[in-house]
Amino acid sequence: MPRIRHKRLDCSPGCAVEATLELIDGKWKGVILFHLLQGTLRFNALRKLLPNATQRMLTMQLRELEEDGFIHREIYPQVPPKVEYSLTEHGRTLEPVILALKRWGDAHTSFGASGRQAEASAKHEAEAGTH
Amino acid sequence: MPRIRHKRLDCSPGCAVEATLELIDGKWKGVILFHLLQGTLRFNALRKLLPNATQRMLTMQLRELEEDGFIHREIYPQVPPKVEYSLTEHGRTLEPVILALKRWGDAHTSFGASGRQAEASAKHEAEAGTH
DNA sequence: CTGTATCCTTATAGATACTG
DNA sequence: CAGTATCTATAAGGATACAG
Repeated sequence: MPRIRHKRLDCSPGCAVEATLELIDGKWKGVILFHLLQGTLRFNALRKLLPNATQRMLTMQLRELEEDGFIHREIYPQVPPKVEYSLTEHGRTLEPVILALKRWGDAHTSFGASGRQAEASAKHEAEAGTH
Repeated sequence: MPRIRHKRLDCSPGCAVEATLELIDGKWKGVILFHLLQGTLRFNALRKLLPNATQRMLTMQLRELEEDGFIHREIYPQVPPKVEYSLTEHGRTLEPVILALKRWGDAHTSFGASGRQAEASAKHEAEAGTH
């Protein structure tokens, strides 16, 4: 088994928290999911949204998300190739989780609405319903 | 050991998601926070709640949470020693996040609270630890 | 009881080059 | 365009022993 991403978890109550965390853990999964929440994206589009992620990392994270059933990978047999990533229904169930993370980050970290990126984030805020 | 736990993040919108994720990332932080949400706990009590975490790991995770201002460490100068961990106000702001994670885990993984198991996502659990 | 100190293994991540 | 393939570096996590 090439991928043993799911570590052993003891199952005291609260284990569900860790189980969820494991699934969206990984350096870029959170951001990827967040962006896909707003619509289908091509590989290169994601690369632009995550300039610090290497191709390799992006691919790996996408594959893991795909394995976990969160995203769908649509391959168009064309030249040049075109691959689109979108959330599955299962992936959409993560929406409240992602939004909770986003809201907290906005409110309590420097990555929130206090900086230059505030404008770009604002539109997501609107549909999220700030509360 | 300089704490370089916070990796560089690019700041496309959605970075806030990752920023939050980084803070509660770590193998046991989620569970620790969840348990502390319900009240103050001593070191040994936490050990019992996280039987698979080693002392070392538990200590490390607690120290990181303390550094990030999420938990308070109250040391009673006694013999034998007694140390109590509790959430700070800042830590309590994470409550909606933790609860979102918990709820999702309950609904979509087999780690849900005792008595109710998710039906559809039992596929991942083959590897997740029979005990 | 509540930790530290070592030592070791595995996971994660990055750089770079190459390909259908 | 959308990936693989190597290779390497570092970080995370674990086992075990020891200590105030």
